[in-house]
Amino acid sequence: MKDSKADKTRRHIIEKVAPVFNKKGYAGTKVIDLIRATGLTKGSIYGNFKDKDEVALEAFRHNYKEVLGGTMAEMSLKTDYTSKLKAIPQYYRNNLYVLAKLGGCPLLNTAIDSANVHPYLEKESVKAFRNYYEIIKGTIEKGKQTKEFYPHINSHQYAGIILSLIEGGIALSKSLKDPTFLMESLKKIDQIIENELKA
Amino acid sequence: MKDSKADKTRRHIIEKVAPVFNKKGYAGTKVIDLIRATGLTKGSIYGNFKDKDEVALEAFRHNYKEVLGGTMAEMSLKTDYTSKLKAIPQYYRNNLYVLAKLGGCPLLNTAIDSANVHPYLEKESVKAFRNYYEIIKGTIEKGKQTKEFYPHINSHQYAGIILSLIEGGIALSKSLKDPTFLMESLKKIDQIIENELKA
DNA sequence: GTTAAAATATACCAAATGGTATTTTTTAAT
DNA sequence: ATTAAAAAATACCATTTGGTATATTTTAAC
Repeated sequence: MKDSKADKTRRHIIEKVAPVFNKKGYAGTKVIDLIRATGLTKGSIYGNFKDKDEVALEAFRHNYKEVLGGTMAEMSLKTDYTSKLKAIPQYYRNNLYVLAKLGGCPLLNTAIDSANVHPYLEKESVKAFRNYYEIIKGTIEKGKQTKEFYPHINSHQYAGIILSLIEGGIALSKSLKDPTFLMESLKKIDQIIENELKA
Repeated sequence: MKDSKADKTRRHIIEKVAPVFNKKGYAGTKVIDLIRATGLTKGSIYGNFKDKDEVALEAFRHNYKEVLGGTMAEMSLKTDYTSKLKAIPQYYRNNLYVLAKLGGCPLLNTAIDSANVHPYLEKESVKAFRNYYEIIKGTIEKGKQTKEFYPHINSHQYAGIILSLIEGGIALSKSLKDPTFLMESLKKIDQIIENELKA
């Protein structure tokens, strides 16, 4: 693994800048914000990245990896599909500070912030959203195959409801500055898994 | 009711510009977008509004009124609180085109787009969000008083879950271009009202 | 129909923004 | 320690942006 000075700087820039893009959005984040967040100069940033777009794109991928990676890590510790599915709300409960640090869910924030403003970033956020949805849906499907979940369960429907509760809960908690909204949404997800999916 | 030329123009500007702000966000909407959307000139727009901020603020209020007004109208047609509560998902089912035209829910979009970018607009969106939450919570509370709903029901919790499902569902449907996500979220809300709230 | 006020359009401007060219400093191979 | 390459800082620049001053047109009161 090569790790030149430039590699370190790129990483430093992305790490410092990722929460800024998540909070202010693509259009709302100015080059001066990147300078302030990194402590570097314009020349250094533009020496390591082609343009603002490239920084924004990599910042989004960084944020997305943090959330998806964390969730997947939690899921992979479990063997049965009920536990894997419950690991999703559990990840959010254990990582409220990650969301706070980032300024909300990067999936939702980027989907909304980049829409009609930055086509490529928008596409990337849709891809990420779809990916997350497929993981949840796939987990439900596998649980049906192992007879853990009822065979009649509509995995598309339930994956959507779980994702809606997560994203809606995060947004509501952030906006109204009350973490209980997210907590209650997560509790509801557990309840749905336990009472509606489990055979 | 006075209705001078200027009043008409102000209304024309707000109507044309409201969906643009909702789609592109505050930072992403440039004065040139306002000119294009209205067909007017910069001078005319600035003759009727102090600055971009004032336009954005009124545009948000306009969008918010459309959604809240529509929901309240649907609710006021009902007498019992079960029906009033069910009128909320019903409003969204009947008005998918409104959301499509606006480019997503103005509550959620503005909460996310204005956060850390435009403090006053952000405050306004929080106020609106809280207002909407209070209406749902209040309706559940009243239903408890009339014994329609179980007395032990936590109205804060259920109002949050309902709002999360709506906002999450809208966001998911918009991003993944699949209206069934919202539809399933709305169906779930009906189910929750019927199976968990009704005494 | 005339005219003063109101509304709108045109022409202009300073600041902010994203980006580049150039100079300086740092790194690391010899 | 020297030095060439790499990285970073500085200085610069064109465009975009939000906004204003002024000119023109439209409105509506008489």
